Amino acid sequence: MAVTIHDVARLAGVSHTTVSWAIHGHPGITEATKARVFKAIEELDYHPNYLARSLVKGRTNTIAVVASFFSSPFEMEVLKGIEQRIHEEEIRYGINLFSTMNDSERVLREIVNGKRADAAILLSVSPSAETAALYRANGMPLIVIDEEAQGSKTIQLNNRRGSRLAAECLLARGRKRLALVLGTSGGNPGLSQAERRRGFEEALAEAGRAVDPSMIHFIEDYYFEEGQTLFARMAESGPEGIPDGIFCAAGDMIAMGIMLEARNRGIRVPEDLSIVGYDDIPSSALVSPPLTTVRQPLMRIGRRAWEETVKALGNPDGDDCTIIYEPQLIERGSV
Amino acid sequence: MAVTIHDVARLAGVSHTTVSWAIHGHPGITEATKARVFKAIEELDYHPNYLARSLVKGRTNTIAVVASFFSSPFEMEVLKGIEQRIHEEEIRYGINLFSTMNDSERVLREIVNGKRADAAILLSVSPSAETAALYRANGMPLIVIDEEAQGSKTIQLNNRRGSRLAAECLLARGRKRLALVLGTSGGNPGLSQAERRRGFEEALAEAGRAVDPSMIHFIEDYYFEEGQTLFARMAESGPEGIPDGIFCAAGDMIAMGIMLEARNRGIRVPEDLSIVGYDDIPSSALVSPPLTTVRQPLMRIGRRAWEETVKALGNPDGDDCTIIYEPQLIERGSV
DNA sequence: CTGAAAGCGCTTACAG
DNA sequence: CTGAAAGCGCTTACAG
Repeated sequence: MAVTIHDVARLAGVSHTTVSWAIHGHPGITEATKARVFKAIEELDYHPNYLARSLVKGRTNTIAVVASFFSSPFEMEVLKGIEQRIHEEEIRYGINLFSTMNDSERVLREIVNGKRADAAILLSVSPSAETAALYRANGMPLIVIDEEAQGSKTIQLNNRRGSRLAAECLLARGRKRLALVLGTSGGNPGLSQAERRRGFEEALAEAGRAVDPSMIHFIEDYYFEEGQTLFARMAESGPEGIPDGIFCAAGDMIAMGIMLEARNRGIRVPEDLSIVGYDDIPSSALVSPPLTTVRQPLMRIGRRAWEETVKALGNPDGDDCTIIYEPQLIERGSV
Repeated sequence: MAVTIHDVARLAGVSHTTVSWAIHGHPGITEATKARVFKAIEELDYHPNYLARSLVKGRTNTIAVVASFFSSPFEMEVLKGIEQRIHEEEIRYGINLFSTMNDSERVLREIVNGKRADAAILLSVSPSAETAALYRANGMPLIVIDEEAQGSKTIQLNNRRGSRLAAECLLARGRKRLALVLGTSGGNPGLSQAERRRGFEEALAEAGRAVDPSMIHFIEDYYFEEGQTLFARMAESGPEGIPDGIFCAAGDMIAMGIMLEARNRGIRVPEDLSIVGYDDIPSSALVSPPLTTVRQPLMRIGRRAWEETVKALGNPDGDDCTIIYEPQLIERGSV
């Protein structure tokens, strides 16, 4: 059905080897022959089969991007950065999305073992030490964003610092009953959320305050509605349970849900309740009141991830390194 | 380096054929042999090479998702729907992202010709008639969302209707100087934007009003900031140029940019200016004032796209059909 | 019940 | 300057 290299060879009156040489600019093919080959290629609209080519070259020109789920603005922004940067490249690379749900190890091994990509970029997904070693053994670069990974390149966002900034901001406003909202990914909290918790606790401790465990809440899906439900729960646990300051380390989307539900219940932001989010998604500046939040340079991180990938592709034995990006507190009206 | 079927065969003391049979549950392999094979597979941590398997089977278990650029909430929502639905499937399918920038034909042909996927879902990308025919000839299903495509399955969003709803809403508010903001994708407006324009013009015509050509504006990148810049331009073209009603068919993100810039310039929404957006992204309900907009069931469309893909994969000669989803006007405070 | 052989569509040393 | 041959790692009729 599809036209193969043999069809081209037949039409051009050469061997398929010559066709391959011509395509790859191998020196020592007459201009005349080349012309005949290209004419045949044109005529038949021939395109090399990507699978066959990849199989023999051991290279797919594809890069795997792995996340628990591609639903939050976090993944989308980083993805955008990767995509943007890839397009500046000469060689065309494809992006292969893998969502791990709650079985990241299986997916990660499937990618290396099945040779499904030339490299993998993980978003908030942490490979086990064995899996990282497996990638290394197979010469497949692994770039880990926002998680820990022994024996891989890592791009960290200083979550602890971001969280401290948020907590300090709430404390500076004289907030007493502080709540913390954390996200989970595929069941467990993950490094970034753990670090944010730590930063929060440290900031409180330095201010001579302890964290009330009943004021730490968890969400799962990063949906806006979860924030609403969560705040409803807080509010209904009696006046004692209602915080006057919330740091929503689970992100702006959830923070907005919380804010809407608070407004619906007649609780004024920021008079009665200060809210700080995380991520600074585009709409954070637009909600009412505009959301104070911690901004991370996600697009830049996506771009950087690609650059590190290219470096690693060119030099498989390159050193592992950790790149840390600093967050920034964006103060707006919600505190 | 990597372990192949031959390594397994050697260790299990059988031929590689038998290993393959065992893996695929071919009838007529002794339980004992099977056990030996699986033990060897386990021991070596063998995983079939995806490329080799795909090459010989002529099937990649991968689906291409094509868009001009994966940057707007539109693509993200649809993608989310596809991803969600795929995960309910028994067979594991991978998602391969292709951004076409402004050369969609080249990318589309590369996908079929290079056999890079089993099927393709296009988001607001329109294949030429020849390309659609090429897909058909290669037995590769093509599902086109929000664009026209002769000879392919099509999932349409009734853009004309949505636009009418928006225009009628503005007219009902007694707005006189109506502006229309349209998006473009890769240079040209695309079907959806054209349809929105048409719906807008029709609604105005029915109200005995003509559209002022100088009040039709275009944006390109769907970035928030473009909305700001655009409104600044409108405002600076003199009082005559400032509209009292804007239908931002280019989406909520741009509408929000417009709204922010209007606010910055002391123009009150909705008192001085009514704004209607398109898409109903999560934050639209949260901005101040909350944005009136046209909602499209994007996640559902993503899910449906996958369902149609599966159907087409099972029955390559299935009829082409057009599925139309109706939009819904969500009235909020911005009009 | 199991193995030898051909083939998927390509690339690339190796001869001539 | 060009072709015959081997091989990438699999699957699957076909024999035995």
